[in-house]
Amino acid sequence: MNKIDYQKELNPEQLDVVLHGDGPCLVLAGAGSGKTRTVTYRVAYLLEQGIKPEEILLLTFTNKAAKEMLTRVKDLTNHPNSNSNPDPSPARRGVPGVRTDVIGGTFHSVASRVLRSYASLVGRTNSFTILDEDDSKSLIKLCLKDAGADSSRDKRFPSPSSFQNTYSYSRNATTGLREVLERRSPALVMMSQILERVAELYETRKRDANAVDFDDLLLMFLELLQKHEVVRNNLATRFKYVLVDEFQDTNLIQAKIVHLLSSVHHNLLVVGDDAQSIYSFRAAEIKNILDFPKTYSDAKVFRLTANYRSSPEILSLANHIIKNNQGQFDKSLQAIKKSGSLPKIISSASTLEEARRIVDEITHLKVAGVPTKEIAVLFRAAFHAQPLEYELMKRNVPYEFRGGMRFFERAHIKDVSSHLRVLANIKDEAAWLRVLGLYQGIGSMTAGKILEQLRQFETLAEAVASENITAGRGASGWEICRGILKHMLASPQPSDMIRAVVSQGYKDYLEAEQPDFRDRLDDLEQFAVFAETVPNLHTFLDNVTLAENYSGNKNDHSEKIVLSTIHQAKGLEWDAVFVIGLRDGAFPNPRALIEGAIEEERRLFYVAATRARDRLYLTYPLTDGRSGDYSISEPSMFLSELPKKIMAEERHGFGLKQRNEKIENWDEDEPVIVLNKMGEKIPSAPVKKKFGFLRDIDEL
DNA sequence: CGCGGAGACCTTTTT
DNA sequence: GGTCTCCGCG
Repeated sequence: MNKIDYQKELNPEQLDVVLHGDGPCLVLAGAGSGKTRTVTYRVAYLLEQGIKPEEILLLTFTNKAAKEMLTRVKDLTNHPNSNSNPDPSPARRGVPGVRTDVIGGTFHSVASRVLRSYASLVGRTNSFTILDEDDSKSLIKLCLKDAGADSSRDKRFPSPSSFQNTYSYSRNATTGLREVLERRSPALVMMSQILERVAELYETRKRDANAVDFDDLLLMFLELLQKHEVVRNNLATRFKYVLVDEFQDTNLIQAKIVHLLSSVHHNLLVVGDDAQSIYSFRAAEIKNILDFPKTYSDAKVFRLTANYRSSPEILSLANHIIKNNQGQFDKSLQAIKKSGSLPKIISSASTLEEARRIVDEITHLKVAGVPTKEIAVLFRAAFHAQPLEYELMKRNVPYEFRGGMRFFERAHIKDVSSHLRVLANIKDEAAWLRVLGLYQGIGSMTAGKILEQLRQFETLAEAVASENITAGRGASGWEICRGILKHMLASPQPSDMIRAVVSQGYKDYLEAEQPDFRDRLDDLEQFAVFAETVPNLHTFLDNVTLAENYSGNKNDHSEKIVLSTIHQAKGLEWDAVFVIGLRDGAFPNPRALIEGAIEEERRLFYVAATRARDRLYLTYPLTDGRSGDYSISEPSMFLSELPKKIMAEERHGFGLKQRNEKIENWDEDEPVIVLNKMGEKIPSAPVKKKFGFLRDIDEL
């Protein structure tokens, strides 16, 4: 007996997928077509058909998306076995025939859970550490130095982060490093040999530290499935249904993993939209979705083309945006909603005025009855939102920032979690360097010497018990460090370990060093509270590394507007959306232009525009105003290539804040003249003003 | 060899 | 604004 009335709750297109999504299936779904909803109902339907939750694998792009979907599934069904807890129960992990909680999450989180069980098969012990991007970079930096390719001494060599990007891309695209270097930067080809050496050193360094990076998680997961038939059969037999959301953003490794995981039952349902592919920098392979019918010759193809989210005006704009791309399926989305207002373009004199205009408009929206949490501001890069953040703070508008620095990436959180990491894995070089550097008298040299001596120990308990470690002038610092580690060893729970580090010394350190130590101590307490939900140290550390923005506080559903990068806004929607910084030189990103990825930048704009339900604002400043550069720039090419009549425009010059002028037919060739307070034309040559940062131009 | 101050330089997007 | 390097002092 079905509890859910599918006929009533779904439209015919969605219903078709939910009821007939057996075998290999491709769902081509446009923006706002109820993609997530369809997958959610499909999972609920399978459960109602008697499929057990542990027989379904749901792969999503973020852990949050999986969690949300599973919570919704739980609400929809009252299936006795339904379980929306994404955290694995360690006692049951890897035991065949016993249900575990591995049913949803990202590729990386699923990989980490599987690899903890089978680490020995890929040549690691199960106490391995997962390195985040920062850790990888710091290790790569050491390797670049070792190979004599130090970019700080010789500018011709790539920086650690640039090398990391390139290397990571080559691994995920399964292309040789040399080939990627050739494509990305011809200047580096001469050095490809030495850079290949850097890659080797990095691999060795990770192995010695018993550490794996994000790419290793995927590669080792794939290796496990390819080389170990028992594991492959075990997993593929167990997962009767595999569902993958945002399939357009998967790379070749992920596609192979999916293929092997579904190789027994062949029930693979993938959902995606080629117009929303925005992760090629991470080697996402659009061919995965385009060639799906070829790869799976018996594949059923479903299309969801109705748009339930946006007003016809917003949708029309979005369709116009994507029309400018050549390599795209021509598929205009059909609007279901009734007519609303035209998307509004707002130009401002400076980034600061742009910020002010946006906050003004947000205030209007609130008065007009739009709920605060239904307003979002989206941008290409996190730092574009800096002036806006400043303005929101100044005017006491509560906001939530997504993108940029994450909770677990904050320095004080990493300082403390590094202590837990050396406890979990004594070989963890990156964590040790961070930990040791915190103590008085220990710099990089002494830390290196201590690390050398630590290699003789297998466990932290032995190392801490030893009286023979010499630390030169850092001796007293090392003693303090030892004391803290001893305290931690006496605390079995991750949360107790965190509190031990804080109370035994880190608190004093923060108070001495940081003016905002109160906030940081609060963060650390939040961190400890978070740790209480996870019983096992490895699981805890995996969650810390693989979890995207953990927001820290519980009352997350409070009335806050959302500030987010466009990438992070994927899959979400709001009543009112501002897309800001649509300025030449900011969006499209200049680096993307160099790499010839203009179409992807345009898709990014498309994703941003299609987040809006009723109101869409596109804003740009005419000057940057940061770093003293007041030269006038053009609006984004993505704006000028659109027909003017599908948008309403508001323009603001210097000192003309109150001017609200709608321009019906804006002549593209006519240059926008920006005037200062005195009504004079602003010179286009940059005016150097060092103190100009965070100060409005018309206040100078 | 650690450390603090001064100044140069850089900032895409994410698991 | 943040991060990183350089340099002089103890």
